[in-house]
Amino acid sequence: MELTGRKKQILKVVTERYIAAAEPVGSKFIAQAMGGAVSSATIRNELADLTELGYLEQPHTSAGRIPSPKGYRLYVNELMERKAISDQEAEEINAALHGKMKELDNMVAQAGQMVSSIAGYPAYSVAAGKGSVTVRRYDLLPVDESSFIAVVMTDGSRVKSQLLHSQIPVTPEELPALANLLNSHFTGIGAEEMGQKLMGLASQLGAELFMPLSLAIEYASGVIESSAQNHVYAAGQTRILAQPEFQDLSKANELMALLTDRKDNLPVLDENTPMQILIGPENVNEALRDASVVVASYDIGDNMRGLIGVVGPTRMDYAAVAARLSYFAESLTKMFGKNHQLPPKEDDIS
Amino acid sequence: MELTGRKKQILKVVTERYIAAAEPVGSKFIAQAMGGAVSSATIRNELADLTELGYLEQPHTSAGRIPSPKGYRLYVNELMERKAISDQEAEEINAALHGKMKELDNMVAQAGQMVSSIAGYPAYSVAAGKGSVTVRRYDLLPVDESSFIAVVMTDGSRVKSQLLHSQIPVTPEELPALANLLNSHFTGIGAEEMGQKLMGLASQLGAELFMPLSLAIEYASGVIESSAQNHVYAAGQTRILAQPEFQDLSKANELMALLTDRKDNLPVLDENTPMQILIGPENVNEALRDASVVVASYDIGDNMRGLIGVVGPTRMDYAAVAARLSYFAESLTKMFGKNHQLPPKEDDIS
DNA sequence: CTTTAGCACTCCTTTGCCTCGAGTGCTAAA
DNA sequence: TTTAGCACTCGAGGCAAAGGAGTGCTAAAG
Repeated sequence: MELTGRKKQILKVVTERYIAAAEPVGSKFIAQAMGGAVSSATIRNELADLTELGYLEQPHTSAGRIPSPKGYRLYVNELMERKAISDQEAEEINAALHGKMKELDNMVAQAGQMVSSIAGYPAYSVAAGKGSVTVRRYDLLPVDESSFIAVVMTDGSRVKSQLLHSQIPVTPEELPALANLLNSHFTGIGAEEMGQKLMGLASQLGAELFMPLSLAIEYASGVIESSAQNHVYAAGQTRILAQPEFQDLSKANELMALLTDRKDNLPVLDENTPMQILIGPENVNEALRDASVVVASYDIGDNMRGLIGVVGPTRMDYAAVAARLSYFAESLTKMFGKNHQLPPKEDDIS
Repeated sequence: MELTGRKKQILKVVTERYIAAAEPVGSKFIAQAMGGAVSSATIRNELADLTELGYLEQPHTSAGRIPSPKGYRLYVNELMERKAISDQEAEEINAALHGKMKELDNMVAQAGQMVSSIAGYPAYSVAAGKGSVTVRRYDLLPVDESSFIAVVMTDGSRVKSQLLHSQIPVTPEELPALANLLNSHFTGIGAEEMGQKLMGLASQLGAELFMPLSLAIEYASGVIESSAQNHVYAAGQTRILAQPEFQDLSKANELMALLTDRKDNLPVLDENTPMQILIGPENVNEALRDASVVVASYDIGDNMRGLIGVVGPTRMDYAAVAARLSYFAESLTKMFGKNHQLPPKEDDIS
């Protein structure tokens, strides 16, 4: 059953007022906010309907109304004005983005920090590979008779390297052969398969080759495993403590724990969805039942995408957060589209 | 003026009781805890003295006593029993340490997490170079006509690498020459000096060499700068919320902010000091005035040292935390002493 | 000189009670 | 369908009383 226009308008007023003031909204205020066209008594009738329909809630009998999750959902879907951000805000975001960003990990972490400060709520940030990661290329560089550097390039052109120490000496002459072996047999496959192939080679190779080979493969497995498990960065966690709904320590505690110790449980976004808003109980995670999350994705290129989420009370300013977050995500996509690793120095992100 | 033995004993009882129960300690309890040898009235006289001397405080007239920072200090310096940790605890710590640890950054972060769970308080962890970091060696690996991989090894045998894209094509033949140039002129120096030398070469080199060279140097500068700024990892921040002294949101907020957003301000340790305890106002940092920090260092080798700190209320269990933390730090030092990058698989850490 | 029993006193905490006010829901009339 | 009117509900805040833990002081005992 579709709500009447007036009911929707009332719901909108209630929601926006409650978002702004964090206090239950009474009929008198609503009547006034709607221009005094109808009396507060009329509003009360409408409020009773809206409450019965589940869009509003009453903290107690003699209090005003606050939106229920269902009410917020309707607000977000239909009532909220998808306001574009102001020029000034855009300017701020651009300025922040033009600050130097270095490695990918670093950028992802920094993006989270920026969003947190832009949105005024805690934020989290992940870079996720769209598929599984494999090694595309190996290089081995001689260091001394027992050490060499392994350089591993994975899908997405990310390069990792480490100094490895072999118990058995490795001559610089052997390294190219080893690298060949690695490049011909150990590219494009997963970590387990690597282990199996390595086992298969154990009998065919002498220890003086097998030892450094297994070191390199152990390292490579570690690299692809650690890039498979997406590191989640969180920032601005303490901002929730400023929200009146989290003055209650136990609630704040749960959320803080999620945002610091159990970051992996933060909601992710279906692929191909640019942005999603999860309101209160729509969240699967227990700790988020009294909170809302706005999460957006951006393209990093190289088959990777980034995810940025904002966590706040259900009474979050959805319109503002959604506008800023989506602008930010779009800016990031543009930035990565232009050049792979470095931010543009010019001013023409728009 | 040196305290009498009995006064010290009383201070010890008060401190330990307060640490355990988080409630002011009364004269009756103390008399009982001391075996009933003296009456509570006698204790009251002693308490009045200790209060006047500044070792104890009274939240209000009719409450028991709690230790002042000065009292804690005396307790930590003289009264606390430096108990060795139990075999079971040692076992737990060893078990945790034998879990797989991968890269250095990762290890440092993990160490912080372990300590937090061992101590039951938030913890932080840093790896600090003892001097400034410089590049020791460069390698350049061809990828395609406009891209190559730069591999940079710094003091401490840490290896970093990244794919670089040059606007101007670079032929694979040019790379060894470039690498030579880098290795002969751009090792062992700081980032600013690199910049200057690069400027000096600008006129002597053609653009087809200068372009990739400057890319590599920009990257190298970034590497040494980012290893100079020590990344601080924090874990278990939410544990402070369980402490009764931080039920007050505003205090908790300050500390949380320090432990999440301003981690760089956490106290560090003078070189050559194995462990330090900072009690309440002994902390320079405002946010730590009502908290205490126990911080210990360990040797990573390669001219690096690690730092691990535990943050808790002034009413922290100093004896337990200090014992566990120092055992942990010593274990780490031993672990790194044995082999540079990987934890021992054997069981003979002891 | 030190220790101790006794006791008045202080001050926090809890509890109950009261009032106040915001806001509702219902009724009856417009 | 809207509105004025009104009784009613319920939380917030203030206040006083009761309860209790613990002190500080005094005077006597060791």
